[in-house]
Amino acid sequence: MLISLGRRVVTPPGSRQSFVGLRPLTVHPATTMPIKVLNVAEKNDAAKNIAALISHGQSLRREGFSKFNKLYEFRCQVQGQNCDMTMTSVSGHLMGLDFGPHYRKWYSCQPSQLFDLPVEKKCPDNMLPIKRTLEREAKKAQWLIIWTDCDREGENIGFEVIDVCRAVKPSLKIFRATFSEITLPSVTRALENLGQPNLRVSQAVDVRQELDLRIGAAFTRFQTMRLQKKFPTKLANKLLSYGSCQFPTMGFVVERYKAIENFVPEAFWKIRVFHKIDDVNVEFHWRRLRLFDETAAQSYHDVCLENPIAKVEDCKSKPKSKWRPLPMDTVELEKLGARKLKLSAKVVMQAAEKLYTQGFISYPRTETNIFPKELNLRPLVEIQTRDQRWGDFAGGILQHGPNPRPGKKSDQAHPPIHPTKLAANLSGNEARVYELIVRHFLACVSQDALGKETTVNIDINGEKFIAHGLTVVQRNYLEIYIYDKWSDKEIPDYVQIHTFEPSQIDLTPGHTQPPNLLTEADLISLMDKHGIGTDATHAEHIETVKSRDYIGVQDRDKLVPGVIGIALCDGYDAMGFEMSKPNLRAGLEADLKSVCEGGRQPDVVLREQIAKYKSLFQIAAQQVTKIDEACARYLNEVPQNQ
DNA sequence: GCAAGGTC
Repeated sequence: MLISLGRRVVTPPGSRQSFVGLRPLTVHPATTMPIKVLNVAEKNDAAKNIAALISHGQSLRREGFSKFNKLYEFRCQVQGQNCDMTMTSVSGHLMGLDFGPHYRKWYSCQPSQLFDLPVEKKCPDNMLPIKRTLEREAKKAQWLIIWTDCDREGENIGFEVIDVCRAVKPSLKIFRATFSEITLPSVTRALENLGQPNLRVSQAVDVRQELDLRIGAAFTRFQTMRLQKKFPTKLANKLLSYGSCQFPTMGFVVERYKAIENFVPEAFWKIRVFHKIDDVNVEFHWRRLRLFDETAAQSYHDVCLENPIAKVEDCKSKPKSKWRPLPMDTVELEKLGARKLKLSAKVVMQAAEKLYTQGFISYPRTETNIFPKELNLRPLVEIQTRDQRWGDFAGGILQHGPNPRPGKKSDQAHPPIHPTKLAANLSGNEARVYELIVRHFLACVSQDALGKETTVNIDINGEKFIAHGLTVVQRNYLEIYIYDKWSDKEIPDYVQIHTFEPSQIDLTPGHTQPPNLLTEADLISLMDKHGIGTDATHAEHIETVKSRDYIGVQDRDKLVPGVIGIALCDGYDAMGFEMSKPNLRAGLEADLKSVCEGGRQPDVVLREQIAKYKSLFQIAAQQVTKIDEACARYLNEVPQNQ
């Protein structure tokens, strides 16, 4: 019974202490049969790199049933035990959720039944080869270590793997590796501190999946079938989907568009004073800023012109700093990518994912913008001293020590995004995103830029005006952070000037401006603020609403609603529901968080949410003519009677 | 022909 001897050495599932406590009592590891361990990561790249790190490049590659998911074999010690390790992977979720085959047909049932009909979790055909590999390997294994990403979905994927493996090998001992970057220290630490997978976190994902499916399918079929029938010339072949993320995404664009349409400009007047001195034209701003009463503004202007001599009241200089950026989280990466690299959020995240799996950067999906105390930043900066582009700058940082500003957000899982390895052979978008991440990292651990701001206050016959100048003294982080601009604004020295005659005193009319149309970066900020989608999906939801013609792009990067998008928003608004507002999704998100933390029971949350949407659905079905009417208005077409 | 979330 060699196997059982080996097993006796193995501790029961669970605590770290048990390993420490039992180890001295066991047989010497060298005399023990190696334990067979199956390790499963979330994707092939991760499996390959984790295996390479643990085995110090000595792993052997084998084929599995899936040609994309290889097996990597090596021997190593885990908790003082000799282990024969097999490392393989899934490709994201192994299972999909759907209604039974009969109800997948659109006309098979009333859409309202989709709130109650049974759903099933099934391995889709394209994932079957991966499942077969797992089953074959699990039969041979004694331990299963889950190496999926350490986030909510990763925990759920972990349980999909566990369920498949346990079904063929009930005696498997299960462990969870916790890590947030694929580097030797991080992976080694994970192996030395194996824990248990978190069932609650996984259950929260099950709740989300089921709700998204039921609600999405019910409303999508309902509104698509209704409107195709009512507007056959314009919508006959249109898919009019509803989703808990896509609708609010569209809603933000509609809301901004309407705010602009309904904007009523207001006229104002302001006095501007110019002083031309030594080729510099200094503009002084009115301390009253602007007045909405023309007569009043006119009379102040007259007062100035009565005695148009400016008395310099003071000319003061004080230090001014421009703050270095905060440590980078995912949303910041997406926004910087859109604004500074002109890449869509989708492209930025694809590149970042690739950089992560190759070990160049830490996990790119993080909500944390404060570096944890345990993370030693010095070696990370040292690595970058070898790069031609910013090596000297990195060297400079080491002299006064890395010095990040603390942000305010932490997901307690992953540190801010930072480089972990020197760039090598990168090209295209990966190279550009890597550069952005390194420059941002070095900037955020360096020093604020320092300048000197000069303010000059003047008085013209009782009216006060002010002008500002700026001299940049030390560029500091700006040396490396080419994405921020801060430039000198010249202003002459007014200390010696007591009075002067302005070259111009204008009364300038103006009017208040509407807000701007949203850009993709603005939209991502709003989605993030309201908890719509995840870091990984913001970009995809934007793509979806574009492809449904719910929104479109104008002037290269301005988002505007399409007629059908605005009509759907208006239709549901007329019923008094906030389908296109973020509140519904935000409520669910709060419940899911509570499930993860153990506050609420997953089945209770699921029942409540289904009931809530079912009653909304019933009202929508009763008042569906309100949607017809809104569509008729925007499509300029009379709804058909049958 | 539906969702959102993984990943390719």
